[in-house]
Amino acid sequence: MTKADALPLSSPLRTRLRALAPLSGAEMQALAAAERDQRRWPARREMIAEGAPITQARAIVSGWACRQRILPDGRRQILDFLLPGDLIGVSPLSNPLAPATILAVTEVVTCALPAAAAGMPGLSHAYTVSAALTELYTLAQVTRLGRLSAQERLADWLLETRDRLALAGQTVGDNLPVPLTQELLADALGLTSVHVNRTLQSMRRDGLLAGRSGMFLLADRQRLEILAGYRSARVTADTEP
Amino acid sequence: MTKADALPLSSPLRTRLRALAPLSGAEMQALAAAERDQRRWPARREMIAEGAPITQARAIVSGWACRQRILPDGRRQILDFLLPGDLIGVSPLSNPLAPATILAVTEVVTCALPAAAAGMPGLSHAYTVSAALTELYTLAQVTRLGRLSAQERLADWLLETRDRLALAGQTVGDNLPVPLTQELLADALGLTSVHVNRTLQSMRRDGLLAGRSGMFLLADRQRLEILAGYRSARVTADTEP
DNA sequence: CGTTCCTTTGAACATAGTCAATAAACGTGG
DNA sequence: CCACGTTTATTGACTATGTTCAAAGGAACG
Repeated sequence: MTKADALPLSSPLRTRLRALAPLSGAEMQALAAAERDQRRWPARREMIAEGAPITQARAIVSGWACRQRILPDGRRQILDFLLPGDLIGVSPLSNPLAPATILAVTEVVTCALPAAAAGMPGLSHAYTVSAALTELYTLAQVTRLGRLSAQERLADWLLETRDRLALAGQTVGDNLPVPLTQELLADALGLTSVHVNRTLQSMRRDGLLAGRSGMFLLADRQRLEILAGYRSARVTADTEP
Repeated sequence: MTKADALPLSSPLRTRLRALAPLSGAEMQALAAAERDQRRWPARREMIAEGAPITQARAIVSGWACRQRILPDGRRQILDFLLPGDLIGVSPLSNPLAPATILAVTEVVTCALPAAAAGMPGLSHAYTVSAALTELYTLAQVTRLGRLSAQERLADWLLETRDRLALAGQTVGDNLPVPLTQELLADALGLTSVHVNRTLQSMRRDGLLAGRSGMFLLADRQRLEILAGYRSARVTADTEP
């Protein structure tokens, strides 16, 4: 054990940003320092309201959140999930408004994000790559909802989520922690919770996956990839993902 | 009539960008000059391939294009349409890759886009606002596909498209030019062309809209807005849209 | 332990898809 | 301007995927 208040040597945020762009020692230091400025959100708490001004850029240290929209009659669409290491509220606009509500799914800890200052080109690049990845994931979500069957949606989402968790060092092999209820999964995939339940069962029967909400195991990743037509995200022609 | 090669006093591109951010005379001049650098694409021509490097930023002068993804088995999802005045290939990344194929729907004319240089803060701001709007439209597309019925999807899409066309001065009242086949509409809305056909018919019967592909008339915009739960996009807390 | 939330199951139903055929519109060359 | 070929729109009958409603088990938690 090191000192009581020492930061761990790595964190999802630093692991992820280092995977998106090469970071200098000073940049890693700045991140580690910013991570000390934490804020806790209980599960189910609204972190940002749709349409509200975005005041500061932060990152997820631990826990899952989601971006969602509620229709006038109460239907909900979850746009995407925010995982450890993901960024929140990074915008090039001067007075940006939140395009969607952000809701803590589990207990969430966020931290401050160092400003992409002049001396830190790596950080700035990492933020840009992160935003571009988010856009890719959103486009994948459009395709998922528009053209995939329930089984394909689940396969595709699990594969994408595995990749995203892996970027932040949150996976062990093909095991992924997924702290979601079937209802949350349903609202993200444009289905009902009843149908998610039945679809998961049939996928387990088919040997495609094992485990349940909480912790999934992609038992046959290759078959899942073929089923969903999955390809992992690539944002730039540089060497990084 | 003015000189044969004189540019028209306004254009969809300049109308739209001026609506997104205040532009100086010099900026309007730069736009008008760039618009002379045109390129024509016949209908159905692939303008950019998914995954290909993006080489230059351009804008749509006239015609409609779409961004689409094709699944391994041939299914297609249209992510969004690119309308006159929309920007293409604007990215903060150094070596960006196209996240989707861009296909000319009708004959399309594009033009060069002035670099957002130091002396042109308005242009740079307009590009940023444009990108933020695109993100909003993509999130709206997710909600549309995930949680709306066929009729709601059509209503919502028509209202959004009306707003977008109006930004570029392409509407006359609630009439909007829509040069799409029902199959294209279906691939954008996650439906089949047969179902789009039947849904349009029922909406005409209900007095919600009139006209057909080519030119639609939103006969009862208020009822359409209630039906779809529609709200127009707002990106910043500043006065602009 | 009791309450609450979550998962699971069944039966009936609805929305949208599939397949196939016809009609209408459009573009082209003569 | 008209005939022809092609694309697009329309229609019908049937099917399938996913939804709704309701209820019963389980698991988690104070």
